[in-house]
Amino acid sequence: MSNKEILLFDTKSRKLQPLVSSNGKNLRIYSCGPTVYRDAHVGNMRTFLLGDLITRLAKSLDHSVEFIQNITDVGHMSEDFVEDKMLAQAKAESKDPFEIARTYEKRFHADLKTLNINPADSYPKASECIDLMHDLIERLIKSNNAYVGSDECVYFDAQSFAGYGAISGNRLDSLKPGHRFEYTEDGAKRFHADWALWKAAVGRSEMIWDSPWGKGFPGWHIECSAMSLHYLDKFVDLHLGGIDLRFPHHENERAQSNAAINQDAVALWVHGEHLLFEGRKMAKSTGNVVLVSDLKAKHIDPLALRLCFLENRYRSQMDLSWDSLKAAHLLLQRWRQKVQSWKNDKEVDQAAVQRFIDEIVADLRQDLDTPRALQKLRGIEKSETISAANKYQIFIAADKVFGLDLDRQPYKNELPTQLAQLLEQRVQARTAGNFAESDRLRDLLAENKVVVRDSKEGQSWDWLI
RNA sequence: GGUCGGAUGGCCGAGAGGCGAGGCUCGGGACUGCAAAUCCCGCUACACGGGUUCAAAUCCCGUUCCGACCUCCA
Repeated sequence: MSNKEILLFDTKSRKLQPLVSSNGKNLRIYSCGPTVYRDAHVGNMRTFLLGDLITRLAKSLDHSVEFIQNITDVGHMSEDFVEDKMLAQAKAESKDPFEIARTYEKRFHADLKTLNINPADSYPKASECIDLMHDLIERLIKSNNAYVGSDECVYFDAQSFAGYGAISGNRLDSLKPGHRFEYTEDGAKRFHADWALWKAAVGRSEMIWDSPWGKGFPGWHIECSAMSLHYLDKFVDLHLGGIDLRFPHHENERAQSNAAINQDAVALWVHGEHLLFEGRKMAKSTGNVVLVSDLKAKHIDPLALRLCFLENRYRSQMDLSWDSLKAAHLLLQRWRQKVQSWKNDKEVDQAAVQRFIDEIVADLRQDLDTPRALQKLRGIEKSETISAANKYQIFIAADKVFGLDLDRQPYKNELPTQLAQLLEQRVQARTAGNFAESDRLRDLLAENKVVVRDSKEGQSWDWLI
């Protein structure tokens, strides 16, 4: 294995596979993006971090990368479009559905930025790619992979695609109709596992478009096929997404794309595992949804979340908790302090530094083994034989991929004026030797989540988390 | 029912056949007006039953328990 090769676990072959550029120029990467009908929660962020880590690593190894992530701003998430999520949210907020989409899209980008997740090269929107989807559907009808049903919807003929099920391990003959949701067989589909490529508008009046098959809106899976084939020029070296998209979304996307170009459209399928919060899957119905903004409100550095993610392998389920976030926050603060203290030392041994960096990068190239790489960093931090200057160089180099802003002063939310005044009063009380008063103020500040420390240099404070 | 993962000290969590990762909490000490922070010391675990091996948390077989997914979903 060359020292620029990145190995990733491919869901379809169930093996580690090298990430290679099929056109010899750049790595073409596609990631399923958010549906912008609500704020993305930290579980979504874990999946989006996966794309960031891979692209940062690839770029640090001098690969050229083209990274596309879609924005789903068209409501087609449900078979039953009465419950469509985009339209339901628009109704709930009494707004135009596209206004909802733009609002949450903006917040999605803001959250990425907060977590140092570098932006993709482009974010095509489903609503702006309707023509691409039409072209693709027409092509699939011509090749006999799709048909117009008696209800004017266009369906993909699942049985027409021989390799169906290769990603998820599902087989068409074992897929039972109506497994989970009430499903009424109305006879419009020829086979229960066929899925809609284009849905007729019927009673819907918003978010619909003209099409060769009448007014309607795209099916759930077609946008990713259309966009990835178009924007990445008919081949994807790496396709990313959350584990739950493995089936049916990626299975169906694969059938559509491969049928359309009559060959494999994706080399590697890589899936990020789910994030649990305090033992349970993060979901609105469970009531344990955590947003990036919730971290800031608790005075936790949002990058502590990033560090928590890095401490776990991307394809293991991980259980996040306020305790683990707090621990990561404190580690981050400690590292930033140490990095600042190492900065002034100038005794760099470039060869030694490079050896450590190579070891860390080797861990990352091995299916993004971030926990192992972080363990190396902890070892380097504690080492008594590595000079401060070398430690500084190693941490800064590692941070290019980790993205933890290690060369920065510790994170701190701003202090409200009222609390700043209490701090000032405490300094005066202490100067006057009035320890009863200074202790009272310390308790008062603690009630307001501010912890006070005294040292030879004087009083300092931090948010209690 | 099917598929895929897990089970490691008070808690979280990494483990690549052979030196008990690391973090958090807790206890002791130094420091401090008292604290906090920091530093030092302490707390010796791998679900169960077999097997392979000189040597098993790690490999093999079986058992129990837990989780996720199985046509909304990152």
